[in-house]
Amino acid sequence: MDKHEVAAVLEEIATLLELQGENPFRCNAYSRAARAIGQLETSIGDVVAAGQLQEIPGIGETLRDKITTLVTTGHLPFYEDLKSKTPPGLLGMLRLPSVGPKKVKLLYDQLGIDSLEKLKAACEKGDIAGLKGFGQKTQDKILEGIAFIGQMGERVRLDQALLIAEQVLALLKKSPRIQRIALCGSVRRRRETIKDIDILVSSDAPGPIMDAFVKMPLVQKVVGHGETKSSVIVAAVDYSNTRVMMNADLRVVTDEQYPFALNYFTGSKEHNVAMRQRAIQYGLKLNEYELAGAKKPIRCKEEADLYKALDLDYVAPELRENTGEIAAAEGHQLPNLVENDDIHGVFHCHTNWSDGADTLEKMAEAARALGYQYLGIADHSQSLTVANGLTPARVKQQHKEIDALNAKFKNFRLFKGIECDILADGKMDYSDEILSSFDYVVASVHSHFNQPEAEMTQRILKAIAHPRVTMLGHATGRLLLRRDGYKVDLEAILQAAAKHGTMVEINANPYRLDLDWIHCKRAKALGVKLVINPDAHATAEIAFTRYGVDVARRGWLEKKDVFNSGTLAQVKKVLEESKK
DNA sequence: GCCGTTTTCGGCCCGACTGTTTTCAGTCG
Repeated sequence: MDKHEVAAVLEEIATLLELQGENPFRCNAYSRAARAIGQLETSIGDVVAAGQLQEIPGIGETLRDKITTLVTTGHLPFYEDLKSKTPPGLLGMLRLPSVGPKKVKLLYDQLGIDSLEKLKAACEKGDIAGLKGFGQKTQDKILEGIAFIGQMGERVRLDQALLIAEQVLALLKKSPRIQRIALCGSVRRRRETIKDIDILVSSDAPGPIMDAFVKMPLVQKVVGHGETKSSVIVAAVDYSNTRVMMNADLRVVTDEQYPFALNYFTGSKEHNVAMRQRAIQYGLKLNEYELAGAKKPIRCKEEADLYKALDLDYVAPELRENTGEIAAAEGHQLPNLVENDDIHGVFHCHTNWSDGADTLEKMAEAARALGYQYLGIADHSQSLTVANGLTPARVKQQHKEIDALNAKFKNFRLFKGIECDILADGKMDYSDEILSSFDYVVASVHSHFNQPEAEMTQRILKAIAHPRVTMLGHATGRLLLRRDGYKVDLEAILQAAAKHGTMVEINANPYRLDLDWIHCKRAKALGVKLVINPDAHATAEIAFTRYGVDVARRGWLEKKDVFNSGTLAQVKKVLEESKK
């Protein structure tokens, strides 16, 4: 059982306990533990085996024992018991807005409602409005919620959220008397998936801004409309023409409160708790409006001043997950994070030679327009016939065309690469001779996703050890919100990558973002070099690189940790030396 | 259920908004 499965069980226990009307702090303890486990950099099995579970903050004796049972046996009687006592439909009812555990419990206890279908029927009959604590409006709201639930997913990808968030921001900026405005929440922290868009504004006239917000053309529905806080559901179409709907919240504060509110609404929750605890240590009190001192509030003009007031270096939003950033900020040990402008080229792009949409020349032009000094072409290899993988003969033809283009370029270079399949047995999809004809090789898994973990791990380890393999492509093959990655021992992979000097890709395609940020931290600790690649299949997709930079930043990476922060001369030298 | 230089018990972040209330509970972030 891997850490995500363990985290999911703990999270579900928290919800089930809530539905039983348990003490909320006990429920929260399970949630906290779930998050802590989910963010482990190493395998949960190793932590359990080493007896280090209880060293994780938020895990005490009870949770240690339960998690140990779960990991070692694959079962947890406590959980299974709880689950058997709770109708599964109750969890679905919790997804409704303004319906929480208390209301679900009451609906079940009073009317035996244990599914969205039954709830819908009861609302339509008018049975809900009469319940204590409910009313006509709640009943209507539940019906609306049920209608919406099919259209709105739980989370959306970062690129989809940013698309909407940036439109909302642009619309709001037209409002008069806005002093400062920013995206907050997980969008600002650049998490790979997002639930809501949070926007913060400072102004001395909140009313008109709130009105403008709820009347935006993107708004599908107004969920709340207050003096300083409003909430709406917005919709937009993403780059692949998928309709995306999500919740957007706006808060308006005074300009004096803005730095505190910005910090508060950026989160994460865990980072906020750590910040407030630190304030308490200093005899101060921190909330979304002020840092209250013993005598008078402490003035902060910018968010950085707040950190300074607590003797901390400024913590970039991407790091605010309470995974050691506070201690690092105290000891002046925070990384100098890599930035988008540090990237001078990328190494994993497809053209119409395989399954890409654009020509070599168009891709090169697009890279040059982004200010890149080089672009690595890595089309698919021969066994991936569905993607028009290159036969050895076509490899030679493509190389000729690349040579011809390179002859025309000044201060720019196309590198001859390949995304070579790692076959089911770990062998590469070309002979060593053909592999040697490339400037570099990205090795990726595209088949036999269902191999057992040990087999998949051996398969990838074999590729990593291959002298001609430069970098490992999308390490787990996950597709966010669609498909989990294949089962693989990432710790073993990263250790082998460190041993053989093989790089690991951060695939910046917003569907993948794989290697994920947690393992970036681990890779860095092991001395593995990372490379941020867009996996572009069209010119516009080269810009996906920005999402990979976000992942790298969340993974504490600095410029020196990222291969393609090198100049053309630097990367060329490294690639040439790796072939000797 | 966790946690401890005020504590081994009694805290655990807390404010905005909504709807159902006539002063507050539930939800949400």
